Amino acid sequence: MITMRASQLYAPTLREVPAEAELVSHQYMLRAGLMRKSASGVYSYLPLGVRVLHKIMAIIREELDQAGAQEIMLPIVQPAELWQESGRWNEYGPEMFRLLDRHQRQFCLGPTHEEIITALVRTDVRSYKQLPLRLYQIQNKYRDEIRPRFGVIRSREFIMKDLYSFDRDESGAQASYQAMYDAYTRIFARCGLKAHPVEADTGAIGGDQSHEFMVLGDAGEDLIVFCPHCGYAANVERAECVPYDPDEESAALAKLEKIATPGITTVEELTKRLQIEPGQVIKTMIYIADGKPVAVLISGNHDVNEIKLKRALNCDQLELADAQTIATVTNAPVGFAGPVGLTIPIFADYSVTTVVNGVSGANKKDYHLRNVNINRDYTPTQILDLREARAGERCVRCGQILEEARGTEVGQVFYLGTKYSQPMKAVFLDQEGQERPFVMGCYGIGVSRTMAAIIEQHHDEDGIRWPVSVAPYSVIVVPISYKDEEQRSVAEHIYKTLTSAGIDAILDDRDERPGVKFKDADLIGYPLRITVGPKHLVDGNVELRLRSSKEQFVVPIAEIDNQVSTFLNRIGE
RNA sequence: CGGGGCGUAGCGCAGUUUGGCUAGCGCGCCUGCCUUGGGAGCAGGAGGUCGGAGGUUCAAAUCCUCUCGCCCCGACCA
Repeated sequence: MITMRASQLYAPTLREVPAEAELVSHQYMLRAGLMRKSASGVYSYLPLGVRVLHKIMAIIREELDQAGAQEIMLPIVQPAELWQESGRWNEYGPEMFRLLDRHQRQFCLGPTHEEIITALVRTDVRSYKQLPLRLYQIQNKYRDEIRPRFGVIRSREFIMKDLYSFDRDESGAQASYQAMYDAYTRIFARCGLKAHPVEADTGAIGGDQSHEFMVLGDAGEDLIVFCPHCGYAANVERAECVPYDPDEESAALAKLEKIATPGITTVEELTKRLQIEPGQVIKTMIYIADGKPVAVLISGNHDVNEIKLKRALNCDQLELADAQTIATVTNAPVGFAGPVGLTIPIFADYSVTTVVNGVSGANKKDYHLRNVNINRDYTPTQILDLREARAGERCVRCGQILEEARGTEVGQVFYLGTKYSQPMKAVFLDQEGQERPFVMGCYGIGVSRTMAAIIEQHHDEDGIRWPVSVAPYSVIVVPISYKDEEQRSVAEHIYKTLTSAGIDAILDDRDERPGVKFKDADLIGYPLRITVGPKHLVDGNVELRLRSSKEQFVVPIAEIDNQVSTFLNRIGE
């Protein structure tokens, strides 16, 4: 039987908050002795942290195995050739950790594993009869983040579960996608997390369809919009915006006039000076798309969503134009661009279509134009959805008003299609003997990040309040004084009874004052605490305390294992 | 990469402006006594290349130059 005593446990708790940690989860992970930092964005896990990780991973394995998946292990050190084949060796940029071996051959530390697994499967899977195939791995991944932060939530080395599905056709791949979506819902629920699926952009992974599982909270790095009416939810990177309704009571078009606005280059200054609403301003941004300048129009109260823009322009490289280019294209310094008279392609967001008698730059230093009107004074090349969605917009599905929230992404599912199988020539023979590329999907869960997210959702001022399912130990037995012979023997008895009943228990056998033991137990966050002390021992009882609610119950020693099981079941639901 | 801040004992910090004796405080750690229902008390003790390198000076944690690391905000990103 495995036993654990607090006197032997390597769990150095800290009384004070380390200066480096801002987020509660980060602070508690350090204070409770779950982990220590080794470098910026790189952490060592201590025994308690490892136990939590193992529990999370066990839940993941159970659910994925249940969903017909099989676990494999893939290399972390990956050869450059595979990444060159998929085209991502260049696409990935400085975020990829790259290294050379002694023969000057190029490798990287895998930021993800699509290439390696596609290469693996293409050599061994030749027939539709071997499909569908769902393979996963739980391993360290590496991304050289510009700025690691929030402890393990944005780190450079992190533990991730990745699953890849290979299907013979689209409907098979959709079934895999749905199976994973459902498995994720169960996994996060079992971890005690409220995770909301939202529609997402596919980013560097690529593909056609994606959902992110978001844990809501102010600490979240992502912004999502959702519709309380119909349930639509999406990352703002992805969220669609509806065209504007034509304004019924639109004012008569006034005469275009040039106005002097010396030194005024921002929407904010402009609205202040002219006493107008930001919505009246036609903001004109010059971008460089694959080397060519384009103008983007959007109303002054919105921001451009560059992901949408990139998609609309169908370009690889997109960046805001430099001052020199802007001067060349608009004949004016930065801050005075406007659509009137521009000769480069103009892409307008829906939001400018209803701006009547608007204000824009005059393409001349220190001048703006008043009473600018679409189709009279300028004609966009294309009018489409280019803005970042925000609270207050109308839902694309049902037209109700959207709300917004912040969230941390703990998992994401992607429908990849043939994005990797095609260029990497990963093919099988179908029933007709035709060679076809696998239709793929990939599905990630940030395991280490999930641990932090659980703490974000389950803590109080005293420490962590682990859900039973992922707690490092379910129960801690705390004798008030371990030196006291009676207390010690009762505590030992209870501890042995629990462990032999298969309950995860730890005994605090340290020669510490009770306060110290209580504080540590609260900080580490064991769901149940059994206190063995003189107060109740005289009546043959001990005290049982729930960490999350702080409720206490006096329980006869003889019933302890039943009581513990009952309480664990109750709070474990 | 831009802006801001920090690096002095395991953790939290003072000392740096205005150079000066053996570099301090709280917590933690070790020994002993005492104590035991929410981070006790007393006594004794260990622990420091003051991030690193170079320079100025009779003298550097303190001034100068370079450098490394860390944190926060922004840009970027699963």
